[in-house]
Formats: sequence, structure tokens, C-alpha cells
Amino acid sequence: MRERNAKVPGKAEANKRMKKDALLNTAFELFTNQGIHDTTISNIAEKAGVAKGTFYLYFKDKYDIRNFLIARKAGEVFARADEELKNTDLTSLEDRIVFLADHIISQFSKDRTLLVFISKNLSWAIFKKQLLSAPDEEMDLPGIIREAFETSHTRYRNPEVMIFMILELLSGTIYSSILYEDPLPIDELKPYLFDSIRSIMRSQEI
Amino acid sequence: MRERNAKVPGKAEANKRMKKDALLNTAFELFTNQGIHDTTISNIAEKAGVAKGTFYLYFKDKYDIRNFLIARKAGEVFARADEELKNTDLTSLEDRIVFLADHIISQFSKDRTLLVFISKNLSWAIFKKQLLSAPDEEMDLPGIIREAFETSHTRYRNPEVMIFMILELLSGTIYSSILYEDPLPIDELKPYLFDSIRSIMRSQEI
Amino acid sequence: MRERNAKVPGKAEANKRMKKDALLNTAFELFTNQGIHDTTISNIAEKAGVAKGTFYLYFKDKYDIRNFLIARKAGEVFARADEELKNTDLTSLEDRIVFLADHIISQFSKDRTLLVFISKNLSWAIFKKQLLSAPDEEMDLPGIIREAFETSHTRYRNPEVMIFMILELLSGTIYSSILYEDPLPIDELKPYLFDSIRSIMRSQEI
Amino acid sequence: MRERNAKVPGKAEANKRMKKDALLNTAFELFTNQGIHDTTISNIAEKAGVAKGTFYLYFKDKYDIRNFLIARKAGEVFARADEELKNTDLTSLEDRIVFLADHIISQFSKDRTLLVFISKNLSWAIFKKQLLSAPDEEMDLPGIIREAFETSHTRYRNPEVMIFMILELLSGTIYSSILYEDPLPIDELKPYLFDSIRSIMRSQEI
DNA sequence: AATGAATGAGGGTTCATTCAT
DNA sequence: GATGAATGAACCCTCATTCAT
Repeated sequence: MRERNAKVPGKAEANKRMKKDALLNTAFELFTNQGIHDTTISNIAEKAGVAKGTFYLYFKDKYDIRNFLIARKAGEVFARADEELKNTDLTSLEDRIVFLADHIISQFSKDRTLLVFISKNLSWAIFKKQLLSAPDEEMDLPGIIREAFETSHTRYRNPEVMIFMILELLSGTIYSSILYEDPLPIDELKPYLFDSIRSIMRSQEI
Repeated sequence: MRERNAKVPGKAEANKRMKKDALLNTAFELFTNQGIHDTTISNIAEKAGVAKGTFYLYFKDKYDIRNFLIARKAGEVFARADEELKNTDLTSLEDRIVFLADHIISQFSKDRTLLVFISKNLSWAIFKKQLLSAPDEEMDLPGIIREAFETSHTRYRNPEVMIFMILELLSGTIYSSILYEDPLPIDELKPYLFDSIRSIMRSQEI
Repeated sequence: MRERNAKVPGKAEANKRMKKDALLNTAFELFTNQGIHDTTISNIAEKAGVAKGTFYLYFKDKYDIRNFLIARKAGEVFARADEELKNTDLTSLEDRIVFLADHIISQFSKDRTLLVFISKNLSWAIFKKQLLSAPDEEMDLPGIIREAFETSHTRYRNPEVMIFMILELLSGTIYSSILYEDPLPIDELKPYLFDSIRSIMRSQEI
Repeated sequence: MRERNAKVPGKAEANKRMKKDALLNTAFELFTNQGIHDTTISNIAEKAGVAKGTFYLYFKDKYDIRNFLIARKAGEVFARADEELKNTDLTSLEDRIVFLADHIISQFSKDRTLLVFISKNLSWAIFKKQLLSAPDEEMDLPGIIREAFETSHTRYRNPEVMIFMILELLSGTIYSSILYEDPLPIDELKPYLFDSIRSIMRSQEI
């Protein structure tokens, strides 16, 4: 019997997804290359090979597609870092969080356009909205974090607040450090940054 | 006695300064009330009581006046906090920096439009450019900071990096906390935040 | 039988051509009545009954439509003269060219706005670009000229240079003569002018 | 007793002339370098080292100064050619006019910006207005021409018309030939052109 | 679902001209 | 005569959005 998603494995459905993906990929390329301000909906539609009107079948406007992209890209960064974490045998939450931070830094170092794009948007609002509340098919970040704290031997006063502060510290500092090497290049900044993260965590231990 | 052609020295200059100030004040009001995006140069000029073309005598475009305003407003926030600091007898650098943070938070709590306006722009680039390098007539912030570190009994590994991290942590967290009370209202966040600041500083002591 | 979605073939295309023609006709009228400098794109669009933005779907800017018009109008003048030439039985190239010159003069005498418009633009660059190189659907001027020289009993040193000189002499002189009757009204100038054309041609015979 | 123009050989007078000359020289430089359209009165005034308002003390607007310049520059070209003519012992008017044409061509070949500037403006209206009617202090061109025809052994049907046609032929052809080498580079065009001039003259002999 | 021609409000910017000093 | 800050009309051009096909 055919389930909910059955239909004849829809050509139309696949086509729709392809169009949306084409729009997203094109938009990301244009946003990072020439800036959001200088990218028009015409640009995106034309380069994606669809008509201008078609854009509006999938997104409300330019900012709709931007937000969609930021969330997706940020999620991918976290997912990759978490994937790598699984290959380690780090046990203390402190080590694990520093590992994640390190891996995130490393991804942004290799892809500065991505850094510029999500830059400071990798912040609490988006993090929470996208990653904590809506466990999607691909990655259950909320679950991951909850579990991490539950399995940790060390307990913290307010895990959410702690993550919040670490995230803001991380996202705030790497932008200037990676892009402008100011006040220090990222490799020289890391010791200070990781020390700070650890000391924040320790100050919150119960 | 003044003759017909005897200009009051600097009358034209004063006039020019007034025009520029009128433009700046108006722009700030409009930017905070209706957003930068929805504020047009026509709006600013009209409300400031000058012709549209006059705007261009003083500023290159909308972003020129915005940057000017951010730097000025951010400077004022620091200056006021520092002014209050002088009325205390706090001696340890840790206490003094937490005091400054507290006072800055208090200013932004009372003036959310200001927070939205300079929000995350209160960042390293602007801070350094405007406040560290160019001691202006009104406030010698570079001098203040240098002196603070020199008179401190405690020494730190890298004062600049330390200030950088504290500033990013502060500016990153207060936005979400003051405006959205997320993850906590600012008054409840403060203990965590100040603890974190202190622990960052301690981790950097030599 | 036509279905609901069966477009009349080329209905949209016809519509586009009409819009473009409306713009061209309106632009010509405004250019000749109030000058190119004093004609704005708004003027043209409004009078043509289309939106301002529509103008930019068809032409890059004011000078784009001007060049288009000059070429078209100049082409029409030549085409009409050549059409009349066919009704004669003139055989010598000298007679045929003087006939063409006479007919061109006569057209401009009757339509001074046209003269002012293409005036000195009826020159070599445009003549060559538009009329010699790209035989369009309506008139194969290059072919006409080539044929004229090939069928002529008389041969000339350099036909292209000869046409060039005659054209510049003609276009240079009629402007002042027709519009300002200076140094002579066109009817009195003609004998001198035609004599000059004939003598130029004779000087180039091989 | 002091005559009308006396005054103490005026410093003010000299100053005024200098300002006007500075404006004229600057305008010419800007017109030829960046085009009349893209040259603003501000540009001219600033580069000439005078205030914007001062421009209006000497010229009505941009086109006033342009016309002034065209007439002056065109006059200089003729004057130089005529000066050289004096160093020859050419007697026939035909030879003398071809000599002038040759010398004018040579000047424009060496200074293409000048050619672009006066280009087709080296035409009858300007020629007549500036050069034939108003014998100025520096050059009595009307006198020169009148004399040339009077001393010529050969008589012509209508000298003015003849000069008119030759001038238009010359000014029309050299532009395309010198700037674009089309239909021939100027050196190759010359034989055809001079032959044409001579044959025009011969066709007008009485 | 897809198209893309048409729209037209609206922004940014320029610059000739004035006039108080 | 000289200045140059101020003016503000004028204009170009973009581009998000619609809708008939």
C-alpha cells in the first residue's frame, strides 16, 4: 500500500525540488560574490535558469531566501563539526565543546565567503530558532545538545546560558580574527579563546 | 566697532557645524525610528530643514552618515561609563572593567533604540578605529586604557586580546538579552556574564 | 480549433513591435520638436503611453534610441530617392547620382525637422555602418551601389572614396543652405553644387 | 589727457584678463579630455583656481565658453596656415587654396583633440560669423580672402559659394579620415581630395 | 506550475545658478 | 570684483511585484 509520500515517484515533485535548489545555490553564489544588496531577484532567477515569476512560487522575497540559506549553511557547519566529534573519544564536555569550536573555526578559515555570509548571523536568534527547536530530518541538534549535557559528569548552572555566551564569544571573535587578523591571526588567537571558553565553563560548574 | 564687511570670525564655520549637526541628529532619529533601510536622504534633508543637495556637501551617502553616527554614539557610551568610573574608588582592573560593562549595559537598557542602532556594530573594527587609535578632543580612550593596564597591580598576557574578547562577549550577548530577554532578561543574565568576564580575565593573568 | 492556451503565434511579438514603434515614433516627434537635449525619457514614455521602465526594455538610453532613429530615417531618405530613380531612364552614373542628390535635397527641403535631426549625422560613419555593410530586409543599399558602379560604362579610380566625398559635400552644404539660405538658398545653390559633384566625378574617371 | 582705455595700466584689468584666460584654457583642456557633456562649470572653475560664482562674471554658461573657444581655436588654425602661405611664392589661387587645405589638414593630424573639438563645427556658420565679418585685432581674414580673389588672375562665378563648398568638403572628410582612417588614411585621401578641390574650382571659373 | 513583459513608485545624485558676505 | 555654501528642480534608472497568457 502506498504511504503518505507515495504518489507516482513524482517527476513534478522532483522538478520542484530541483528548481528550489537551483534558486538556493544560485542565490548563495551571488550573495557571497557580489553581496546581498547588489543581488537582484532577476539576477537569481536568470542565473538559475527560471523565470522571474517562478522565484515567487518558492520564496517570498530576497530576505526569505537569505534567511533560509543562513539557517541551512549554519546547520551544515554544526553538523560537520558534530560528525567529526563522533570520531573522537573525548569525554569531558569541556573538551568536546572546545573541539567543536576548533572545528567550526577551521571550516570558516577555509571558506571565508561562508564566514562573511553567515558572519555574525551565526548568533543566538538563528541558532535557537533553527537548531534548537526544529529537529529536522538531517540533524537533531537539540537532541544532541541535551544528550551531551545529560551524559556529562560535570553539571552546569545554566547550560543554555553557557552555550549562549560561548557561541557569542566565538562568533564575535572569529570574524575579525579570520578576516582581518586583528587583534591576532586566528591561529594565535585560539589559545586565548579556548582558555576563555574553558574558564567560562568552569565558572559555571555546579 | 564692526564694519559692514567684518565677518564675525567663524560665523560661517559655526553655521556649517550647525548644519552638519542638524543632519546628524535628524539622521539618528530617523534611523532609529524607521530603520536605515527605510530612511531616505530626502527624509533626512527635509526633516533637518536643509535642501537635499546640501546633504551631499557634508556626507557622501547614507552609509557615510551612518558610520559617523555609530562611531560618535559608541564613543559617547564609553565616555559616560568612564566618567562614572571616576566617581568610584574601585582599584582592581577586574572590578573596574565589570563596572564599565555594567554601566554600558545600563545605558543600553534605558535606550533600546541606541542598542539596536549600534548593536553589533559596537565591535572590534569600529572600537579600534575610532577609540583606540584616534584620541580626539573629547575623549582619549586609548590613553585611558593604556593607563588602566599600567596602573593595574595585576598583569595580563595580552591586554588587547583580552579587551577584544570581553567586548565581543558583551556586545554579542546584550543584544539578545535586552531586546528579547532570551535566553534570560538582562538582569538575570548579568551574574553569569560578569562571572564569565572575571573568569576570562583571571585565565589571562600572568 | 484553438484551445484555451493556444497562443496566436506571435501575438506577443506583434505587441512588442508595436511598443517599440510607438516609442520610436514618439521619440522622433519629441526630438525634432524640442530637441534631444530637452527631451527626457519620461517624456517619451509618457507620450508613447507606456511606463517609464518599459522604455528600458527596448533601449539602453536616450542615445540608443537616437542612433536607431538616425539610421532608420537616413535609410528611408535614401530608399525613397532610389525608388524614384527607378522611374527614370537615366543611364550615366553622373546623371543618376545627381538625381539622387536632387531628390535627397528635395526631401529635406520639404521636411526641415528631419534635416535638423539627421543633419550632419548623415555622414560617413553612419552611412557606412548602416547602409553599406548590413543589407537589411527593406533595402540592399550595398548591392544597389555595387551594381550601379558595375553597370556603369565609366570607371572610377576609387568608387568608395568618391561617394564619401560627394556625400560629405552634400550633407555639409545643404544644412546651411536649406535652413539659413546661406550663402545661397538651396535652389540657387543647386547649380553650383551639381556642377561640383559632376566635376568631382569627372576628375576621378579612369 | 587720458583716453578711454587709459586708467593706470590696470592691475585689475590684467587680473581680469588672466582669470578669463585661465577659465578658457582650463575649459579647453577639460572639454577635449572628458567631453563637453561631462565637464561641469564646477570642474572648470575649480581647476582654473577661481570660485564657481566667478565663472558667471565672464561667461553666460557652458555653451558660451564653448563657442568662444571654437571660434578662437578655428581662427588660430586659419591664421597659422595663412602665415605659412606667406612664406611661399604660390601665385595661382588654386595652388594657394590647396596649400591652405594641406596645412590645415596637417595641423589637425598633429592635434586630434583639436580636431574632435572643433570637428564639424569648423563649418560655414562659425567661419562666416567669426572670420568673415569681424576683422579682429589679430587677423583680418575677410580682408585676406577678398584680396586673394582680387589679385587672382582667374575669376570665379561666386567666390563665396566656392569657398563654402570647399570648406564643407574639407571639414566633412578630414574628420573620418584622420580619426578613423576611413575610407582612407588622410595621406592616401589627400590626392583625391585635392583633385576634387581643384576640379570644383575649375568648374567655377568664368 | 511557469512565464516574462509591463509596471511605476521612488531613490540617489548632479549641477547650474543665486546671493549674502 | 570675488567667493562658495546653499539651493532644489530635474532626471536617470532600478527592480520588486503583478498578471495575462
